[in-house]
Amino acid sequence: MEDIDRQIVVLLAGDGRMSFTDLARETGLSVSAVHQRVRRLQKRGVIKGYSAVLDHEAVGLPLTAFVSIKPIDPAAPDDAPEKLAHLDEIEACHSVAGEESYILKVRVTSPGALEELLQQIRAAANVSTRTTVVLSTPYEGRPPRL
Amino acid sequence: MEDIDRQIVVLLAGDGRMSFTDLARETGLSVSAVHQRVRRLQKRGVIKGYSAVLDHEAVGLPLTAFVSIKPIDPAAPDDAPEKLAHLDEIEACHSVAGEESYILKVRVTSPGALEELLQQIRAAANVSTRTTVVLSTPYEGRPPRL
DNA sequence: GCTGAAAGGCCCGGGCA
DNA sequence: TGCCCGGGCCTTTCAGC
Repeated sequence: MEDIDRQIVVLLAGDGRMSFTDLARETGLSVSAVHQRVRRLQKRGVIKGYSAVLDHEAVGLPLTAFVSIKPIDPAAPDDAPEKLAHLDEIEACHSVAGEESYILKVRVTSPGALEELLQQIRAAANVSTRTTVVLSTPYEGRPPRL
Repeated sequence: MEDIDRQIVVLLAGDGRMSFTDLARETGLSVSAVHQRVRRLQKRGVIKGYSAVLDHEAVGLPLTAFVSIKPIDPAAPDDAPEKLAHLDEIEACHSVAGEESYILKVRVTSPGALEELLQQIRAAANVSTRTTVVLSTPYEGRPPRL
């Protein structure tokens, strides 16, 4: 991937609804050339999709937390991601190096809902949990530099 | 915010480029009614923006890590987010409860780049760091349920 | 707040350099 | 590849209810 593709990717990471016309102006290419490149980037999977960026407080999910999980039985097969996928409060699941096996990012309506969610996580995946509550988020989802 | 707004928000969180025509079909409203609602949701800040979802491996940032930071001098004013904002490798910064003060999510090209970034973080914000490397990401950025 | 229509702009093919 | 062009769809606005 070379320079103009990088530029397109960064622009769309910053504004996912930027029009092809604006993209063309920014890159110095014609509209159809940009169009072609974006299609290729999507087809190759470099751009996996588009998403609205939400204000989680405004949509009623003001409490964010990171939940690190560790299997109770280290010998059991590790399919925690599948077993937890049905819980919509889990926004992301990362397999990590270190003492714990996964870090989950969760969003809930209230401390009570967090408590309930943690119980569901422990029961569904047979894990212990360690939770870090987010107090505020100075920034999030910044576009990369490339 | 009521039911149809919620529905629109979830749909756009799942596909940020969904057309107003499709949105209208899904919600059962007319195109202009949907358009009006989306504009209002944006104006109110419920929808903060739109973003392309990238394959970070494909764009050349295959290494993700969580970096927890703690001030060296607990008495010093805590302006770590501002002092770190210039580092583009930092995708997100969360202030958290617990032993550490912030959790950063970073994306870099290589272990070497991570090492260098950690030095920059420690130097820029006068903090100690604890790093958890991400091995794989089963899922990320899932839309909420609402 | 919703509807419907109308104008303008944008998307997105095909064809050619 | 990148550019030009044309048809069709989408966006956006504006009365009218």
